[in-house]
Amino acid sequence: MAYRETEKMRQRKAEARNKIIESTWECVAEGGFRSARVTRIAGLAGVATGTLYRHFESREDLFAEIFRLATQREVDKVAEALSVPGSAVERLDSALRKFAQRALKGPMKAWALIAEPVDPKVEEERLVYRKAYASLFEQAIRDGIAEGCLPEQNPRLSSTCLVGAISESLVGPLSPTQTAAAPGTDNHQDELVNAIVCFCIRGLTDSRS
Amino acid sequence: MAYRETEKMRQRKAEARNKIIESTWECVAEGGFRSARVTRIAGLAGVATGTLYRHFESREDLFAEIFRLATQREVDKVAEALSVPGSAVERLDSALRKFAQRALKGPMKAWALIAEPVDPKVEEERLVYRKAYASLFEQAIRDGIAEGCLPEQNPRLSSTCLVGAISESLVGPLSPTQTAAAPGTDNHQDELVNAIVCFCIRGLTDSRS
DNA sequence: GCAAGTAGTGAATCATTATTCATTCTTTGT
DNA sequence: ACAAAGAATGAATAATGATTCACTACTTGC
Repeated sequence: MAYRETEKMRQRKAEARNKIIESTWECVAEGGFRSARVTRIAGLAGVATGTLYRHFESREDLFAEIFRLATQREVDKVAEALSVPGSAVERLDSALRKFAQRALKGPMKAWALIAEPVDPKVEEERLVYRKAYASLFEQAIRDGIAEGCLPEQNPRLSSTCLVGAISESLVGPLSPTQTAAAPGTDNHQDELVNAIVCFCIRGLTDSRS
Repeated sequence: MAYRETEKMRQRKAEARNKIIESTWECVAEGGFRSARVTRIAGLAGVATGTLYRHFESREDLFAEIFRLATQREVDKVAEALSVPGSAVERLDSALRKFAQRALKGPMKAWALIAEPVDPKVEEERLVYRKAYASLFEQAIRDGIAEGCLPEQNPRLSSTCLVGAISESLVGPLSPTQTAAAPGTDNHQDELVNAIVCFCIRGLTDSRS
């Protein structure tokens, strides 16, 4: 007997894997998924194209993984914003704000996650991601109804509407052409975020009904 | 001198063009843009693949054209719903309802128009289409503010939120896998439409502020 | 029916990249 | 140092479908 996988090797492989993930993310942040070429990714990671396939089943799988990771970060941030003390409405307000602000800070990444046309496997991940957001919001809405600070409503539907409203409002500002043309001032962005959050909160809270 | 294009020929060509448009739409209604093959489209239209290229610059251009046409119909319907007499809120309510109902009646078509990942040229058309909706809603919101039945707000942003909320709520129910699994009863759909419209109208009308 | 021009054809081509795999290079335990 | 096993390589391949284009079949006006 001879070669047996050792800790050192395991680490080295993990490192390579991370490098690949990193360079993929770099490519995506540059021009989205569609324009990220495996050759470029491998090149950036300092490995041969073939090596990439020792770590990931396929380009699509690699992308799905990247998507999952990036997404997890975002969802965690929103979850965090929702888990501070305060009324449900306050918590929702801060979570929506967080979502929008983060998106505007990394427009290309946000566009890739929210709106870029992607391959089926990645699209699947996107649905998961949107559901994750919706679930978070949904729970907060339920809390709000229980607390009495939100009127009776279908929490699932309302949360989906939140995700849609905020995503759509950001697509314009995020889309690559738009971004290139008009970077947008901080002030402008704050205003945008305010208006979006305003609409969303109103959508949930109407004091009639 | 000899051959000169005549009315008869012009008509015949127009007919062929229409046939191509029709069969493209048929393919799209079946499985979206991505899976629509030019060979199949040509076959259905009863022409050779090459002929298709005498009528359209490229597959993408053909798709963009189809998209534009389909979109125009939808936008017109919503415009119609907005142009009846009544308060702005009533008119918006009926327009949102129309939008949702039409989408649920032709799920695959709606999915292709609203959410399917598409090529750049088509995506461009999609932005135009969304803007068209947003503009319609925007005007109605302005009217509402003037009438006093809606509070002060950023009409452009609010209208974008409307489009987003309604699109997103429909994506789940529309996506091909979902549709195949659960056709959804008429009753269920009515409920869905109600909840969406409810959220949207609340988003616009909150009686505080 | 003929000449001049246009429309239609569809098999062959092309372009694009992801993926493979025969080969070379490393690691490991003895 | 050696044999056994795995890891890395990257040029060659493969697959996919849109697009082309040399050719045939029409139309037209005389």
